[in-house]
Amino acid sequence: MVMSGRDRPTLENVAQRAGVSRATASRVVNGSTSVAPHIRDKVLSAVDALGYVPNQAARSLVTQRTDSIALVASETTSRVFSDDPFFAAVIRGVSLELEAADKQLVLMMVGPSGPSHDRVERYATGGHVDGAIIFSMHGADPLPERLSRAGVPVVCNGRLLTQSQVPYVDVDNEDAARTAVHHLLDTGRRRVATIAGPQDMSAGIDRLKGYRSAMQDASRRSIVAVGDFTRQSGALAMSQLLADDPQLDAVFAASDAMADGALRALRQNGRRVPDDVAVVGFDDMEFARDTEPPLTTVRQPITDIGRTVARQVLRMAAGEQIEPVLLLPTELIKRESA
Amino acid sequence: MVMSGRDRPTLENVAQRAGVSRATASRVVNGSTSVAPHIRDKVLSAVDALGYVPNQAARSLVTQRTDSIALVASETTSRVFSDDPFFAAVIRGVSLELEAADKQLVLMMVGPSGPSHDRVERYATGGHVDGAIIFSMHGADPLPERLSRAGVPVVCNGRLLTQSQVPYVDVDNEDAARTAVHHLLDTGRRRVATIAGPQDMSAGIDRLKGYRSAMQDASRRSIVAVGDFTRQSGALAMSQLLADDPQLDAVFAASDAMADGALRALRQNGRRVPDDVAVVGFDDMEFARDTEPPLTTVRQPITDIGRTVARQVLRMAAGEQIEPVLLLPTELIKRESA
DNA sequence: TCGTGTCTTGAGAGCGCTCTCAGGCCGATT
DNA sequence: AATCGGCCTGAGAGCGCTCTCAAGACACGA
Repeated sequence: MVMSGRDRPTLENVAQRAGVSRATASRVVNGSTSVAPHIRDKVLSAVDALGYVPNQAARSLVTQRTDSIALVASETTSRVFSDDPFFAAVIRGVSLELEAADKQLVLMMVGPSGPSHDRVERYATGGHVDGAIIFSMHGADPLPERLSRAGVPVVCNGRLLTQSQVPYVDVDNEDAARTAVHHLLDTGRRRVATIAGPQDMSAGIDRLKGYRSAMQDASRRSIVAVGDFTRQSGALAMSQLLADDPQLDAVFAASDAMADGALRALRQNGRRVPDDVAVVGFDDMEFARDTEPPLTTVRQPITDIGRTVARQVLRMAAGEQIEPVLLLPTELIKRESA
Repeated sequence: MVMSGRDRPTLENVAQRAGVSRATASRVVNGSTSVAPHIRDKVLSAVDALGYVPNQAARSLVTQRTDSIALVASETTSRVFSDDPFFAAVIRGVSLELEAADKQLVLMMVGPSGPSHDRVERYATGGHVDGAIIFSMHGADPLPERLSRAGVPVVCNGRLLTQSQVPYVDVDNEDAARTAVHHLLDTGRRRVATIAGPQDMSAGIDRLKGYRSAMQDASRRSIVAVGDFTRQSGALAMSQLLADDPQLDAVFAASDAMADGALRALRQNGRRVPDDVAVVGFDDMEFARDTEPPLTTVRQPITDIGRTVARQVLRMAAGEQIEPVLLLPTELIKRESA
């Protein structure tokens, strides 16, 4: 029972009170130039007096814009709904940027391709939003491409696994992983294992690729276990690795959460970090400073990624041409674990 | 740039193609009864053929509904943007429930009362949403009351600190805390400390109250340190407590994240858990199973809280009378830390 | 003095939809 | 046979806004 519904002042009321036409009132409200100052003031004080707020629906109807952007996230993604605060950090960045542009953020979760998938597609292609940000895609998700084809400005976080022209923002995962592994190698580690991320996500794939390439450069054998970015999977993967190769002296985990899990598994297996085994993570989450020992990790600017992806989609919605790929810098943060 | 904008089929097109009037097409689309079956089918196939999606703006304009609900979260809250996945779990619940009702979720972050505060207020009272969910409020935030007064259906997560009639959904924090402390007392602990949550949030306040009351019942002295729900603050608080009372043999932390921090601090101070010091947390986050040792904690159904709060606001928006207070059950999960 | 150009303002169409209202049809009742 | 009531359908108004277009006001140069 929104009582404000019926008796909310309209532009007409404002115009009347200010003694001008609706058109002029509209000009003032929308900050158009070419309105005489004294008229402008009259309108503004009428707006103030009545507490006028433009009706977005009416405005959208004529402008064909909605001033809102959809943020689509895969509900099944462990980075979204687990103990990995990745999601929150991205949202924050997106939110900051949209707020600055006075756009709304419409959050849509999608399950594994099913009804909710269609729902998102219908909603977005139905012109309910000016653009869409898609992140945490699994496998060859057709959604970005479909929306894009339908004319909806789309920007992704993370490279698409499909052949696709949809622009994205990310870090150079492969290179960052290579840097991490090189650090391990450079500090004298010999048997370097990795706990890879999910192999149906670009971040997981590319970081593993980076690891492999660094190992190859050093003519070393790869030792791989795969996790899903969660702590638990990290611990499990670490145990496996230890069983596979009890001699390993370093591990690169594709996320801090997995690294934390690995730390626990190492401890439980009586290994000292970094004395026996060095550990490097990925993300530089807040908790990475407080693990035991503090985690050496690859910092990626998560909130910045959110901001950037939002900025790109806004530009795209404004009709600008945007860079198809934007890679943000990473940095190896050396702490005590490696 | 949204090319779908201009050439999207309208209800008029559908009607034409089906050879009926716009009114009838509208009836079919909105699932109204009293349309002859064969006409219904004709309209539906026209909808299908054209890929018609109703224009939400036009619909809102006349119905005065927007089919979207705002989720307002305080950006400064550590539970929202830290290593505490509380936020994600709540969102998930809200999202699930709104999706089922085919409503959109508009996410709004607010900073400490400032421009963004006004923005949210303007937006919500401006009739852009059918209702608002507010959570993680700090101190005596006037927002819920203001929106409510303006006629916007509002439901909060957590008791309001102001005198206010705004309905809320929560767990019985005080009682849950009491149960946790009683468990410690019952298992023979004598000097039970607490790491309280922020004292400008009802969850923080009420859990501390529960602790105090349990201690009083047992004629024991309270030993209190205050954190902000984060791991780091938990570790810090634990160190303080240890300095204050080296003899303490148990601690109740108002969140799992703080409990985890406390675990670390205890380890670093050479205390064994649970042998020397027993630890109980609050939340039962996923990681609580994987701490060392696994954490005994008070489970609260976070996702359910999200669902419930969403359900309530939907009911309210539909004009129903709703319960002013809804408390969901908690459960003490006994693991190894206490 | 008049015409021309510039700037500000108002009139009005129309965005796509819902919903009221009245009209048409048909079977049932008197 | 005439009337009534119920059901389905279409016509059309209007939600609140933006934006085009033209008219009015004014200054300027010819």
